[in-house]
Amino acid sequence: MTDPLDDKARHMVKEARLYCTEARVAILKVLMAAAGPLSQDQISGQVESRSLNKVTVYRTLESLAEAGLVHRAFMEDRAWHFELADHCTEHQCHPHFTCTRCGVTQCMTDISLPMAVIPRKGFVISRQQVRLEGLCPACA
Amino acid sequence: MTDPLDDKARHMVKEARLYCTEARVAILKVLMAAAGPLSQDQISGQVESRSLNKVTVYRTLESLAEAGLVHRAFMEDRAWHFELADHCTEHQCHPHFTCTRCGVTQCMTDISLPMAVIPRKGFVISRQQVRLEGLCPACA
DNA sequence: AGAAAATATGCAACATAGTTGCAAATTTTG
DNA sequence: CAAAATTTGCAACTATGTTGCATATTTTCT
Repeated sequence: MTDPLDDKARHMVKEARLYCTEARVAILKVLMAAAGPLSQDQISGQVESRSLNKVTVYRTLESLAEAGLVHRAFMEDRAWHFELADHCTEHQCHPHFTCTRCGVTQCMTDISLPMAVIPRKGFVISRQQVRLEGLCPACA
Repeated sequence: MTDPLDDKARHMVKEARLYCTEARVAILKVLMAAAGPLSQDQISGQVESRSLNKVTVYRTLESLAEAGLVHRAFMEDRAWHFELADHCTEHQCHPHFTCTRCGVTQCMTDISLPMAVIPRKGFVISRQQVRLEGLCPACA
């Protein structure tokens, strides 16, 4: 029971002043171990303990997103994909790369683009999201 | 019947070597007149002539997208939004700006970001999509 | 610790966006 | 104009979420 991932997840939940429930901890652990954004379905499938009701998963993700621990990443798919808000600056999350052949999406935490500038009066940009498409090394 | 929009739409369909059907022409006309990406529902609502079945709208949009006349811009509110593929370079479409207060999304045809460069071997980027969030002049 | 208050969970039923198979209608080709 | 190719509409279906509400869990208070 001294799983470091577990401890970290619990700590994050406490910090955010949320009830420290099994669902929140379990879902954060899954997201911490993930290589890219995951859908509700994928998350459910990877939760270790007992299985969580899908409604619970959705509501948990929502609360974690509201608390700023998790982000909804934008995807081509019809399903929402979530990821830790780690590595995000206030204004920009890392870009996501989707391989058009194998369909896998990865987080590009090692690149960041300059923030766009809108040459028109009055716009306030608070966030910028970038999606890249192409071929990954395995498919190229 | 010498509606210039109509003529242009017909021309585009012919150029793409698609059957010149009422649905394709009508939908292209709606998209040509649109200020931003539209959902299937919005498109249906704006088609003049008789109303089109939603399946037809989806299938028409799909064929237009396949022919490269139209793009799926992004998902919002769980629905795909489509727009003309106008003003897109081969590698990058214009960014989209969504106001987090009024919810309106606009096309930023006057900005373009430099293409991202992935500092890892083997990735081939073919397309880059940018989404901006913030406040529009009316809401700021 | 134990009770009360606050919050989260699960179930069943519902909502929405999009898809599929197939017969009928439209468009193009010869 | 007839035949071939393609599109359309209908009904039924799938996938992805959402809502209301009773029950269970977590936190707070004493």
